[in-house]
Amino acid sequence: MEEDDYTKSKLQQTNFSVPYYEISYEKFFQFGLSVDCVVFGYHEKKLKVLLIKRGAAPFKGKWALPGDLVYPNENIDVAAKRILKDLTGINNLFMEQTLVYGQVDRHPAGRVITTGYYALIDISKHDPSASAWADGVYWMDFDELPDLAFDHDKILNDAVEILRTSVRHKPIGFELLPVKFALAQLQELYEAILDEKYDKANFRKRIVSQDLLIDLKEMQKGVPHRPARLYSFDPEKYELLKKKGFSFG
Amino acid sequence: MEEDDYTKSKLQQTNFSVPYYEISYEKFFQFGLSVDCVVFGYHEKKLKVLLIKRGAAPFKGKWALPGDLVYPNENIDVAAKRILKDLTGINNLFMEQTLVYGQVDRHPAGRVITTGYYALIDISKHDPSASAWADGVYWMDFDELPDLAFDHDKILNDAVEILRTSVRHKPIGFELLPVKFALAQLQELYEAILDEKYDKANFRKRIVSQDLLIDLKEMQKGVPHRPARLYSFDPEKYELLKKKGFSFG
DNA sequence: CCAAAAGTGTTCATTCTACACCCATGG
DNA sequence: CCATGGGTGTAGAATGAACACTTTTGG
Repeated sequence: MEEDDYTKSKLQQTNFSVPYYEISYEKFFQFGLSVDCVVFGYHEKKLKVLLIKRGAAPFKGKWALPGDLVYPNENIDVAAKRILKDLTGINNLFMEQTLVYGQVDRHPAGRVITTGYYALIDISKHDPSASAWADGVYWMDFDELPDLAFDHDKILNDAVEILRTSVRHKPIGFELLPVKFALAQLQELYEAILDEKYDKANFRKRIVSQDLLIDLKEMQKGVPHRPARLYSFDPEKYELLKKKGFSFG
Repeated sequence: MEEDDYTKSKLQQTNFSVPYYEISYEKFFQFGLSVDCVVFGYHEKKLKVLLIKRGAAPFKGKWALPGDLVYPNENIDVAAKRILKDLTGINNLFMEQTLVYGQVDRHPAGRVITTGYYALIDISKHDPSASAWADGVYWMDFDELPDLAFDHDKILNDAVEILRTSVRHKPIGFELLPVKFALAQLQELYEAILDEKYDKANFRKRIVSQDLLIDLKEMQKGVPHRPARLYSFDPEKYELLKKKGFSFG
């Protein structure tokens, strides 16, 4: 409805008699909008999250999710990409919206509602060492997370849940793994995200039956054991399964 | 980050030198926030959606989703419940957030970002005839929907997708069916929502194996065929499966 | 030859699917 | 006794879990 008769009558009840557009601006256009990003990374068999250490009040010195206010003439998803770009230098990250958080008292500076996003990064693709990242930004192990500022604990928890549901029902990994990877690596990724253990043989059968991977006919080199066959994702099949979905686990 | 060093430096780049909190209010607190609800109903084997006919500009005369602006001191979910209450008279509807829509130009009156919700109603529980509902509110068949105002087409489509995923992975129906119902009714509901056909015997086995229903030892009356056994949901099991999830279809 | 991880095959149990069949009621 | 929808049983296929086994590399 937004501003039809119904809203109008509401407004009249509250004794405004000036034209509708002005009313809206005075009374309703007082919200701040921000974006908070839960950036998942994967490195050395561990699921990681990108956190920042706050350098200013409120919550100075506390850990928090990277985020920023959205500019009045900026689309939300553009703001999300901007934040990630500034933070990591990477331009086209996979990102998806999670939920909106709009409790009246969630932000001490006023009525700021925030949109959660989650993103996935293959850390090894982009220099995992601190120097390449913005100041005060750190990768934290997912199972050793500190308390976070604001309602960021909740935002993070919701994002993990959504990531896990997502992993079970559509292909993911493209964004977290190197272009060429071994099946064991894919298995380790699933195990890290879902916090489960799978049988090697059965895992392989499940994945292969999705017909999602391309056998690159290449082998690992220099490993002190039988080298693994390398695969990459079939982009067409990947997109198809993203739409149609599948079931894993 | 929201307003730490990072944001601060951004602000300084744009030549603000007043204290941070003031800057925020002047420059950033200009957003309007609204809620738009996709209310699904189920009646006579058909999935329905509640739509309103807009009585004022913009988009006067066009169909739209019910929605309203959020008050500056009102929580978003409270606003959503308020809208549904005013519209339907029902107080505690099942509602869940879908996504946020924040394109700069999505609303002609200014920068209004909107939060999508979907809700489920058993129409027969609440007088499906027009009179009981607010003026200009109508149930429309899901497969005969008109074009909608704003970006409401997209909001509605996203909501259906989310509803469908939801139905496949947790129990739903409690909210759409009468307290006592026959298995065939539950099957028809699933078929309406997912737009599929299921084998009667197999559908029953799937549902019964979830151990979700209570056999009321009651029968339909006055039907011109063998009367069906009536069931209701086991609330405990229902809540459990909502958390743990299951897989259907 | 050994350790370590890659990769495969088989068995058994469980679940899914299709379809045929019987049952209770009103007219 | 018939039409209508309720309700059940079963055979065969497909899938999944567990686990043992073979293969290939470096040291």
